[in-house]
Amino acid sequence: MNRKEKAAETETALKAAAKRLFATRGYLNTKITDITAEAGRAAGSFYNHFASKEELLQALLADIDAAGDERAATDEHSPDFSDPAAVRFHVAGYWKVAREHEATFRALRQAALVNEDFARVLAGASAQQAAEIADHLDYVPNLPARPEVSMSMMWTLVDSYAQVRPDDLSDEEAIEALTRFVYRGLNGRDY
Amino acid sequence: MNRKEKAAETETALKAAAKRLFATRGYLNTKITDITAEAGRAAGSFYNHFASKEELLQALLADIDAAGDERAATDEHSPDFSDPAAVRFHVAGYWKVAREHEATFRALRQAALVNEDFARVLAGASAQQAAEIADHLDYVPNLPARPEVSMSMMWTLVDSYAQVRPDDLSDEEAIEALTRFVYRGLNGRDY
DNA sequence: TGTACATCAGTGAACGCGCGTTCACTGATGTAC
DNA sequence: TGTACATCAGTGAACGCGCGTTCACTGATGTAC
Repeated sequence: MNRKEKAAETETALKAAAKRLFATRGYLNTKITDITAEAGRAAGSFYNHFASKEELLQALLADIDAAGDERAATDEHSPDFSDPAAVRFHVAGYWKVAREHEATFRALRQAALVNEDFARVLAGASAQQAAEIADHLDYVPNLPARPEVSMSMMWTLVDSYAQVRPDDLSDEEAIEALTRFVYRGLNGRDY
Repeated sequence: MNRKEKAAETETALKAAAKRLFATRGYLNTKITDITAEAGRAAGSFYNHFASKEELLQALLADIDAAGDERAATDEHSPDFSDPAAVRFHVAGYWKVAREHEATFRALRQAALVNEDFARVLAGASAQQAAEIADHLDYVPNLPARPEVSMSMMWTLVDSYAQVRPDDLSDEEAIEALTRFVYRGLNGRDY
């Protein structure tokens, strides 16, 4: 194994260890020496790869972005939220991303509590999310409130429920329940 | 001013200062010396009243409980969630409590991230909340999902939205929007 | 292919900062007589 | 009512723990000739 490979392996090990610890005990409760111990490395090794715990988290976020860009090259989808399938498509997409990167998102939310920059990252991501599909509500004739408010209720619910995620609930059941609740909430009728 | 009065005044000042700081910079970002400084007292004074920041938070929670017990002696209300007024009653009640004690609840959620005990307090409170009105869904013939899941989606939405609380939104508008969204979500029809 | 030196990833003990917590002290209030 | 002592709330400098961060060192990999 040459040097670059070895360094890359350690960096990967540190990120993986951090993710595991962030998932179990949370970002704020995880010390840098916890991460290096979990990764089976010495404390000092951390700083060969990251200047701080914040920077490690940013690296994890960058990984998500990279994965997200691949996903973006996905199929067309209907923007018509009066169509249950369109609602389901978006709910399912959001749910899956949230689950897949659960540990990192949870870490980000915790970091945002004590760090201005991460708070901005988080706010920016939600805003973008909402903006991207703002027009999807144009198809719904009977919204429960102003479009912006309707949209924010929808995302608040899906996002928060993905965080809580009662563990006796399969992904399928959760997606179905959220889709139905949201569809009804937006449209004022069942499908 | 006698001794007891003076001590009580200092304790009140510390709690008020803590609430202000928890609201602006958050529980985790607030140091004990920040609290004493904000209250215009010396650092050591804190420990005449509270053994730790956690204990101060518990005192704030106890204050809420005391206020809540008064409120509990409130009017009868309908348990029928197929009636919009019943949904509105509960949404409004929850919203108002959440707003009134916003700083303390926010502090509690932050404390729960790093402290097992507070995590339990928080979990217990939600569970109780849900249990108290579990039967209200018996009146709804066409729930979007299993009753427990329907209930948790409802509370997740109201609770999270109270946390986010877009600031261009009046209490009235928020309560109305949530009531309508939740009513539709549960019942599958508008009112 | 072999030798000598350079570079780099990783190590872990030690350092030091920040902050919670203590404690000897002050001055005011309360109590005893 | 006055005096002498006790008690208590509050003070703030100092202490010390925990943890992030550094850095001299090691051994392995890379490079030059």
